[in-house]
Amino acid sequence: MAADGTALPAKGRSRIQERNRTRILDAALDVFSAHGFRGATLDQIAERAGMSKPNILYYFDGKEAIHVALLGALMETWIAPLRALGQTAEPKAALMDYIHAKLEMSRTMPRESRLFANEILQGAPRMGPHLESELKPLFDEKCALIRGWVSTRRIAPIDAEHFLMTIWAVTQHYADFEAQIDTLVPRDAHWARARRHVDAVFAPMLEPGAD
Amino acid sequence: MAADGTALPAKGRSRIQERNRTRILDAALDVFSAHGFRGATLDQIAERAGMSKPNILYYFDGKEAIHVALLGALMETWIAPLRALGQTAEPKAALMDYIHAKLEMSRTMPRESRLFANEILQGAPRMGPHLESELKPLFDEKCALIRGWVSTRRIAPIDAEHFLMTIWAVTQHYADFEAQIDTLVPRDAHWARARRHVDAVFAPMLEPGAD
DNA sequence: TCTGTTTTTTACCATTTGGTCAAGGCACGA
DNA sequence: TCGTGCCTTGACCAAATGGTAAAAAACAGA
Repeated sequence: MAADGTALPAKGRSRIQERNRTRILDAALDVFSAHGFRGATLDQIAERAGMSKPNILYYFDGKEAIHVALLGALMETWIAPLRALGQTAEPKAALMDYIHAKLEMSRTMPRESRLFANEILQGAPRMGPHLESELKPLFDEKCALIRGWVSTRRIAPIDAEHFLMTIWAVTQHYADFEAQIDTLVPRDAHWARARRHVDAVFAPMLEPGAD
Repeated sequence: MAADGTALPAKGRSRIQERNRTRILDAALDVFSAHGFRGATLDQIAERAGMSKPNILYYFDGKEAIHVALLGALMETWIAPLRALGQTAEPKAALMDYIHAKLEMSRTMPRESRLFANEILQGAPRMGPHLESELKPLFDEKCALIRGWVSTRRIAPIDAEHFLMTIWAVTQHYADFEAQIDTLVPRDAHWARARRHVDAVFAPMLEPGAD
């Protein structure tokens, strides 16, 4: 067995293997994000993927392997905006770009957001290593970057760590708590309002005036 | 069977009944908040409560009834701060008090926060009615209150609905994503930092200067 | 077409889990 | 002391669920 959660050797995957693995992972994203790990069943995933359960177990070593593979595959996508933070624009614009990118991800990738939210909520039992090895260094690096901007007075004095977490909280909330939002606020122009709102929240925070 | 999720008549509960129901609900809060509804088992709840599984089913009609009873019992506690919003202080102080109360709840009641987060994340299958009948009217009322403050220039112009949701997002994030926070930021003085941070985030937003 | 390999399915299995039942304690008033 | 009614439990059950085995089917190369 290979190390990436597949029952097949990773080398030289055929067209059909690639296609079926993708279909399984997409179906699994549907089911895991909607019901959490324990709440999801292989039968649900199989049905969503249009395959039989044993066939799914032909491509993956088991339920847990699918979940781990999914988290691993999506981790990079998920943290890509943070990785890009500060690569191009000047500080204030860079942070606003990051915030917009995160909000856009909540809009276009709510399943991914909920997948990670479920995992973290329940203590990150299968993602602890990923967090430690991939997110932590990146997080520390960007916090240092932000602290640099603060110390050179390019942005207002903010707590870098908590500021980043606040960005996550606000933007991901739109995906993770969608069920609640749907019952509380009207759907029309929802995302345009959200966008204006986060601008109104974060942009003034960054102005180096109230130092 | 009674309507509140108990297998016993609600009238005239004995001392021991009250005590055991409380013990069961507390154990259930532990387990449901940590694993979600599907992830929790009656055996886990029974062990945590120090009772046998059939005994638990003597007090409640089933797993789902426990969950519903729990949500119902905690709903009022959970929305109490919102209910109190604007009852005493002037607008800006009232909102800051609310924010502080919510942050304090994340610190002292993380289990409750995660219980609700789990439920909402998975589409609020068992809480839809509660949301609609209890939270929605209160939410609308407080939004109107905030809009009034905005229109009379007592606070800065903000989107009332999204502002409240942002408060929830930021404060509850500290409880719901604790596992992630623990791996990313140092634990010492954590809550003091969080408190200073939310002050720095929200207080400037309310100053009616940038109109 | 023949042959070996990959893919898919049918039939099954073992465990977990929500829930039931009938019998056994246990407190308390008569 | 004896019932009587509330409380508790051991034994059990049926369904759901993760997973397996082996054979059938599809496919690729010669």
